[in-house]
Amino acid sequence: MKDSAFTRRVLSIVRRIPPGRVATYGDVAHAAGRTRAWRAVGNIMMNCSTPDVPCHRVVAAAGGLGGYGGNLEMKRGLLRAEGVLVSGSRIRDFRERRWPKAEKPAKKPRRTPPRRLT
DNA sequence: AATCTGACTGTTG
DNA sequence: CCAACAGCCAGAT
Repeated sequence: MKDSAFTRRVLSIVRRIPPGRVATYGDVAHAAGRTRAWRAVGNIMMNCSTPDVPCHRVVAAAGGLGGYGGNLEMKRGLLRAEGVLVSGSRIRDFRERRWPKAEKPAKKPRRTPPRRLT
């Protein structure tokens, strides 16, 4: 299976993630050139046909591990072995471990319309 | 070419 | 803190 430009880019970025550090799908997508392609990033990771790519270092920005083809425990173990504190299905120091760095808060218009309640 | 899915994200309640 | 809804992109079928 050939990888498209985007896929290739994502894989390259994930491979550049230093050990002991984790990157979110959003960060990877952003680095790949597409700020809103985190969905596609996860999709590519799902392939995981590249042993050179530490997919286990890619986690969800929500603080969860995300997924690993069904072997979440393996991913958890790998992250833990790298020094990442994982509590259950949540990373404790995920925020400090984030790579490349923290983001800056920015105001943005709310997407979902205020659905009135009663 | 069209449709669906997916390891997601962010906000609202 | 947890649950639900809406939105987004790319790949796969």
